[in-house]
Amino acid sequence: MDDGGAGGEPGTFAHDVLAVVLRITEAVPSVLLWQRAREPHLGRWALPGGRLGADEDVEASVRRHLAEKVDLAEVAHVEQLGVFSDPHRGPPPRRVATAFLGLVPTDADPAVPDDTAWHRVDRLPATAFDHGAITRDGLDRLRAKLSYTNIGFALAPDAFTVSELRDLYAAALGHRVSATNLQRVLTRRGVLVPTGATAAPGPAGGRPAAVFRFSEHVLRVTDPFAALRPPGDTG
Amino acid sequence: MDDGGAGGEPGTFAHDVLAVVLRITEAVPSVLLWQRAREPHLGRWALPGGRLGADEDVEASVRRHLAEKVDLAEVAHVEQLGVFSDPHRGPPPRRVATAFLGLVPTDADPAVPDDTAWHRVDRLPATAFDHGAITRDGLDRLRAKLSYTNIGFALAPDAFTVSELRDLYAAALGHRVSATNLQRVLTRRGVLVPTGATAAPGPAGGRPAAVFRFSEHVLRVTDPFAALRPPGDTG
DNA sequence: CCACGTTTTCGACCAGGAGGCGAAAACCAG
DNA sequence: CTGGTTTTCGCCTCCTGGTCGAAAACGTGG
Repeated sequence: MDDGGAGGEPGTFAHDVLAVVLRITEAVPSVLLWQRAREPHLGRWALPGGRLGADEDVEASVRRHLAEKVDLAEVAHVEQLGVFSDPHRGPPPRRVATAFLGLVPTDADPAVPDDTAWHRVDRLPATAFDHGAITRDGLDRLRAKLSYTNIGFALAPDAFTVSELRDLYAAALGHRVSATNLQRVLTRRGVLVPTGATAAPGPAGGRPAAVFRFSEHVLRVTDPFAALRPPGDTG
Repeated sequence: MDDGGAGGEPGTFAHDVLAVVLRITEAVPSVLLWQRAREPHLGRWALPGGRLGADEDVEASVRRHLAEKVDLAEVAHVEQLGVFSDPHRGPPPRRVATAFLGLVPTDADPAVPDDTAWHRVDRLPATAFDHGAITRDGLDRLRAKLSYTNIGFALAPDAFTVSELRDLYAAALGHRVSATNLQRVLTRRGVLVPTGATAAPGPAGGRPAAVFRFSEHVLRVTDPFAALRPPGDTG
């Protein structure tokens, strides 16, 4: 079996880390992209990332590279998506990439370099390599986790009303969400707690909304999944 | 930042693929391990795998390496677990590994090389590198997916009774499972279908059990997860 | 200051999913 | 035919989540 490949010893490959950084803007998810200034794929938009360093694991590496594009303090959550290793996912030399999902709250608007911008996921520009597909993977992961974890904390401000949170969830999921149900589900799971404060009504009046916050700001799988629990464990 | 590292160009690393191959034996999960005959970690037990090749993606690679240890036709399911990249996960030179989960049905008993054997996960021998932790990750993944996917097809024989399937699930999950509930849940989801046949009673007599099979032999997430469905989608 | 529109909140209702239990069914052995 | 054994099935209950509508709590305009 040919182990050669351009540049490098047999069985070794350039390893990149990439981040799908998502944020809800204008009632729709957006992803952080930067425009390539060199070949290959000059002018196309790519995910933030870079080479894995010698003394870091992939998560440390993606945080280091991300810090060059945004203030890391604004990124509320990071998790691994998976490995993308198709030999033809880009022009030679071959590259293997570990992709991550990153989330930024709506109230944060981190400064970004000139070559970098947020792009609505429903109107992606021409993307480099397989970064379009990786972005879709990241969005799918976010949508799945919204319903069985407390991952909303990474999209929402510290304090918010139920209506605001509903709009956030609706934007991320891509369909309408009932405020009644959202509040009940999240409260019953203990991920949503009232602060006691109330928000001022809008210009048209209306009852003042209660202000909530997430009880935890680290990811927690609230549902030990549905079926086949141990006996005596009544949900 | 030092990009050197032993042997290799800056930013390139040896990339391995590894497989946590699980199979239910004697009412407990076992993992396929082989005993290292060379340093480092001579004599310790390691997961099957090897170097990523130049013309294959990681999944093709893990299947190729796995074929050296077991008949691939016996492996009913393969999926990616994630990347393990701690710089100190093993002695230098540094290696990055993509781990997979593989499942073998109980009725298959593939021939394995002399250096290879099944080991109960509750009595693991001294493992090489971080392979013990990776094995635990694989088992966790299996347990989670048993409750919200049809992944049982990869552990069970083609045909089986509900009692046999209950024992299989109980072994994999590590706790008792109700046959009544198991049959109801899986049937309602449409993953379990009766063949019409019945199995002969055991030596002590008893009502003959109906024989079932899985309706599909590819992974399917049966539960579009619990909460926050689109309106009108009544579960 | 009172009627009206607006927004939020809360309770009630309903369906579906899942765990628990016991009776009935279907077999074997003596 | 009686007793032991195993499987199967129906019934009950709890919990979760979707839906709806009434009530609460505001502004505004007459």
